[in-house]
Amino acid sequence: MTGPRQVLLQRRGPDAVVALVDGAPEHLQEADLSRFVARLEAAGAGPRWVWDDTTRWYPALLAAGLRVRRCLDLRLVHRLLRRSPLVDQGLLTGPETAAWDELVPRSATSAAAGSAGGGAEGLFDLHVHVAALDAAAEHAAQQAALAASLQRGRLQLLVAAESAAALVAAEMTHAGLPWRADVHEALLAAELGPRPPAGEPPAVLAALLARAREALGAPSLNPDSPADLLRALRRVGLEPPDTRSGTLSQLDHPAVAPLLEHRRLSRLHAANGWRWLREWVHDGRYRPDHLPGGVVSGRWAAQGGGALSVPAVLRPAVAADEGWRLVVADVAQLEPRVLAAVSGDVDLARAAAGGDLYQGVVDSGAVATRSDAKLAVLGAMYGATAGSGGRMVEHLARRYPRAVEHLELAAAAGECGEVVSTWLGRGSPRPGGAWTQQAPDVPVSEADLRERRSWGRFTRNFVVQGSAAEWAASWIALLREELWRIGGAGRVEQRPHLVLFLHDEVLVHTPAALAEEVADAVRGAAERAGRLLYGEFPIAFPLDVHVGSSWADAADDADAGAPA
DNA sequence: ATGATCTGCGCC
DNA sequence: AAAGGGCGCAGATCAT
Repeated sequence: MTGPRQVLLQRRGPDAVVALVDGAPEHLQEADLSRFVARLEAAGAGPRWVWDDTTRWYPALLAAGLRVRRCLDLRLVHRLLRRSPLVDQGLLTGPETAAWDELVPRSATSAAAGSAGGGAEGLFDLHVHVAALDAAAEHAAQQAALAASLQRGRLQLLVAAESAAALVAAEMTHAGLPWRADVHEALLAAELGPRPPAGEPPAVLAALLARAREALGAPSLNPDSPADLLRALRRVGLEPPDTRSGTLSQLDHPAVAPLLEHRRLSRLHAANGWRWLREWVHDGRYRPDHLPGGVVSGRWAAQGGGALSVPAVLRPAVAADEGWRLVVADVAQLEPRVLAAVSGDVDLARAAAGGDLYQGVVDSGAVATRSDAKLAVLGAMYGATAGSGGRMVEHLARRYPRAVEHLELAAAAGECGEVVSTWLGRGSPRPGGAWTQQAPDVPVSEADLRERRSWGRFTRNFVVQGSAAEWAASWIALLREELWRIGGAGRVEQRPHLVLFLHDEVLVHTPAALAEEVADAVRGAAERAGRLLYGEFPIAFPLDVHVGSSWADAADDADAGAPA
């Protein structure tokens, strides 16, 4: 019993939907949509749902208890293809191209946090606008552009991974990240003292501020104002170039300690304090918007409460439900491994084979210590040119010429204003600076030269960061399939499901009995992702996998910060 | 008042 | 002696 292979959904006004079922139109009411989707999803492998934008279709289906197996997200694919150097842009452009360029995802959080009565976003939302976009025509143009590409295999992988990522993102917002408000409050109390009355600073902050003011003889000092703080420091004979923590910590003065502690705790209070908890955590879940492809490199972005920078000190509050576990997995040294693969550097791949790439670089004789290896590899990927990082890069280049040359070429292309591409064909944006317009014989100003170099560092990093992002997207796409297979029955949130994705790390919330199976699935998906993208190239993606009750149980600072 | 930009810092 | 890539967010400051 097999169903249709592909169903394209198109809105036609406020309540009407047209479904092209393998090309044959069926007319539906919006209210009948979930039944329609459920019926076709149950037939065989389920169709590929083709729609303008996952954020405009999938949340309602999830709310109705459904889950779809695969989709094609025309908005995300449009953005990919529009920028890819592997695509003939002429095949892609049409009368609605600009409208597709401007289509933005629908936000769950800004709608929810908006004013009473639905908020401006709801009224402003472009149902009309989106209904006017011709999804079938866009789909046809995209398929034609893909078919004509000399690298269509890679682009099709990228399109599939990006669309699957859109499903994962919607499911993560739907299920929410499990968050224990009581644990969070206890952590806040331990750091900041009891919750202060509204509008007042926590007692610990007030005391630290008083100590800093006293030590500087500046009774009205506002430590949040860099200018004010610099003035106060100058009055006691200190001349730091800026007021960053690292700079202040070099100073020898009794005000420094309370200032730094105040800075750390006031940030915790402002970014993730009681107000954050009240705004973002409801019924034990934190539900930010996840935005696949939200960063030009293809990394995800997130909106609402700073989901991608949950401070380490609060991670104990991210805790599994009773009878459930969190499976936390991160890839060891993802970006240098991806660099080895995309540059075809078998020596760097060999250095990675032992599990610790940095140690492998040391064992190859390129550098003396693990921390030198880290400096060298990160320096090469970020574009360090001077100091210890730059010197280490020279050592790296002698031992791993292919990997380093790959980066140098990306940087050189960027400095010339050219587009670079990830492994699967995501293109970098074009630079906008004045330097791109200059005739070759015009002398280059110092400022323009700095800008060129800066753009070169961006394109250098783009090929690694972006290729790593598409590996990671493939990883979670494959993992999503595995988790569904493991789960047995029930809705997405009743089975093992992804709750957070952080560039090279995933959190899966799972019934305790399935946790070990989930851990295996996470490893298996990483292995399959490596083969899917890099074939037989001998690079592995080893994971640190922890099963625990909270995110903090997985804490592993083996690689945190610069080793001494 | 409102919005853009800067500084600083959390995360990768 | 550090330095370098990507984000989001808060608060201060500047511009309108």
